[in-house]
Amino acid sequence: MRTDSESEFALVVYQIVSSIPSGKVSGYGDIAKLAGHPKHSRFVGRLLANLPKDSQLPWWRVVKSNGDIALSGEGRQRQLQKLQHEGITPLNNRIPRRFFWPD
DNA sequence: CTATAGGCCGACT
DNA sequence: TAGTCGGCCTATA
Repeated sequence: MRTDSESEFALVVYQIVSSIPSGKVSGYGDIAKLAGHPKHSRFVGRLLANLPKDSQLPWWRVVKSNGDIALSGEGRQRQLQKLQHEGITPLNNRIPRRFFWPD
């Protein structure tokens, strides 16, 4: 893994995240795994955290593997709103398994 | 169901 | 060089 923020891994992650269908979510670990680096879930989170505000990447479709929203405060609210806008209804602040992608 | 424990790894001090 | 800290995960109790 390069330290370069423009590493291939990052690019692959971006591509995978952008391929999450509307109305579905995925986990950080799942993304990392699909990108070929199963142990880099945290790095995935970091990538998304550093996204520019004007990014088109659907960062809100990425949640924890247990369905929790990783963010807190304002970011959390923004994410929840985005998700609900796509028809995803959290149950007790949790995204049910059936919304996960890939299944 | 919640609670710990341990692992993981890049970035930043 | 060595800690510390994350938009984390899994296994176990």
